[in-house]
Amino acid sequence: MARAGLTAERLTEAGAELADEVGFEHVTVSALARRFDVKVASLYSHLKGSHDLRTRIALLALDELADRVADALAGRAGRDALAAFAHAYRDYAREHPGRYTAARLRLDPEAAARSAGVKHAQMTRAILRGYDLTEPEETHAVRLLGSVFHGYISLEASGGFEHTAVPAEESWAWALDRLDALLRHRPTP
Amino acid sequence: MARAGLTAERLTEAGAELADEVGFEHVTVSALARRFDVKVASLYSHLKGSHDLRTRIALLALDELADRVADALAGRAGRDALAAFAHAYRDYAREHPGRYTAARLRLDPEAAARSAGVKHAQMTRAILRGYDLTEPEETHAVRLLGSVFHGYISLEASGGFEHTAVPAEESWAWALDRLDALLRHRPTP
DNA sequence: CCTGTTTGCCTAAACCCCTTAGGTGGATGC
DNA sequence: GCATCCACCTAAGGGGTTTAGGCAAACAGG
Repeated sequence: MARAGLTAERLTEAGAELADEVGFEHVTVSALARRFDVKVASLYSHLKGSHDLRTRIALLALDELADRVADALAGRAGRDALAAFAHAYRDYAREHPGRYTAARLRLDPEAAARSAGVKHAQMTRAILRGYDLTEPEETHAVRLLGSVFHGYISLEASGGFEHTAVPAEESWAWALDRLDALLRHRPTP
Repeated sequence: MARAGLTAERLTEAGAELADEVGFEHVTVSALARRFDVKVASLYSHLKGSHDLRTRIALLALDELADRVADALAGRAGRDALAAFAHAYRDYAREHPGRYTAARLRLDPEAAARSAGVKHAQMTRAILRGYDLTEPEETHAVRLLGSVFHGYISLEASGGFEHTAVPAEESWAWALDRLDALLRHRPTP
């Protein structure tokens, strides 16, 4: 009986690929076992179960996304940084829809603690440093940027922009432009 | 053998309640049958299956949400209309998290056609009439508003705002204020 | 009233996914 | 070369989904 050489890491990676192919919600311990030509029970020596698998995929996706964003941000500031951040996010979501969905999984506190979530928040704040905001405005802005990016990607992915002729690309560029302006100018009283 | 008086409508309504209680992803034909004290197979005379059930709940949620927004919008314009729209959306999501998730389900084209989705888009455009934008800017703005609202609600629901002391309420008000300003002022060249 | 039809709910059965308990044999270490 | 370990296996129980076919309550026409 040849050994398949399973490890938690290989299973997680394969699970992430599976997610991109069939959708995160269809990632299943059984499907993963089939992919390795192994019996389902065999995976339980490496994973605690399906919840564990999903969590691991989410952590992988958060890490990958954080790396990409960090690369994109290197050496940029202000509007350039904003655009680089936004594009890194959107590109990742388009290339890896399953992983992106996984990254949005609600994690239990321990998983959240060892996730790259904190790094994401820090990077968003780093962008805003170019716009000199003071608290609590900086937090408001972090939340607004997160909402726009996630909301746009999510609506685009669920087909919400398909019934209008205007290319999604153009609306994205327009939104970034207006967000930059919004952050640059002090509120008008 | 007493009859339970099942209909597709009652099942859909009960499914929506179930979604709010246990989360849309845990709505199951079996759980619904238990709720009516009836065998699972009995539901198949009223529903085509679990996919059909989920779709019906999504359509119900879209209808309810459209009604609420229409009420909120009545007699308002400009910034008032924007705020009313935003609050109607967010309140619905907080009162009915399961239904709100259902409303975001990707519908097949036929279901989408008979959904209230079109009405939602029309109402968003109605708000923007107070800001006199021309195409394609109006479409860009529709998409931006949709992204912010959906993104904010979604991040808030998944706990993304819980690790900072600033109340989510305040950031929401701030975002609406800045969006209003963004829409009122012509882009600076 | 009562008989024939409709229809609402049931049993039975097949199939897929998740999870745990306990076994076996190939790889590894002394 | 023997003991140990661990990677993968079989077995079994518990859900959820879906279809096929049956029975009896509700209903309609004569």
